[in-house]
Amino acid sequence: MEGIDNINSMLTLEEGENNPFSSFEDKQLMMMVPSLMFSGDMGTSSSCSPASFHMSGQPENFQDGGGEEAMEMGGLNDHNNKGKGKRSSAMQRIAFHTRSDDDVLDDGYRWRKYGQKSVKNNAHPRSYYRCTYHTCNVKKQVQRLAKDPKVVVTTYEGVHNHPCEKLMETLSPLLRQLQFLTRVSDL
DNA sequence: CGCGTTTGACCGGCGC
DNA sequence: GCGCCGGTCAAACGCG
Repeated sequence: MEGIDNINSMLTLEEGENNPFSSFEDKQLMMMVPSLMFSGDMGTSSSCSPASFHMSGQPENFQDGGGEEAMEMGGLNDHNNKGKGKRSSAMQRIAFHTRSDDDVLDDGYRWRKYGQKSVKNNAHPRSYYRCTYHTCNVKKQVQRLAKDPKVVVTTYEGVHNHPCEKLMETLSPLLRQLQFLTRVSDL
């Protein structure tokens, strides 16, 4: 198995009419998505769940770079967990594409790089990062697609157990607007 | 000096 | 058993 396996969710963030985030900058996107994985006050509410995003496709599409938009909401596949056997079934993994010249985008959290490996069939290396917060063992991998080096694939593994001030600053006005729009649409 | 990055070594799983 | 591969470790290094 090569590439990124055992993905619970796959988000593709591209410009385009179907992308609800198309009006945001990459950096805003990168700060929004991890927030959905935060297990604190907001991360587990249904209105903020990744499932609420409109996406489609299959995870295989992004492994070879063939698919431009893909997302899987298949939940946790234990039998598909053949990687190292160390991966807990409760481990949430979310991968998504962004188009950017920067390998590492600012997602609001502090990360420490702990490894970099060259990937088979890919000229670009894969980087491994860990959240620097003491009790938080969230990891992420960053790599570029072999077929489209403009596309950065970021895979988050685990759930942050702490808030991020920088993130909240950016998110709060957006959340307020979301809540307002939700109320309006309910009327 | 503290913190983050770099990079080669190491380890475990898997296929042959 | 052996080699490949992905993931992690940790010492050395760089930078503010």
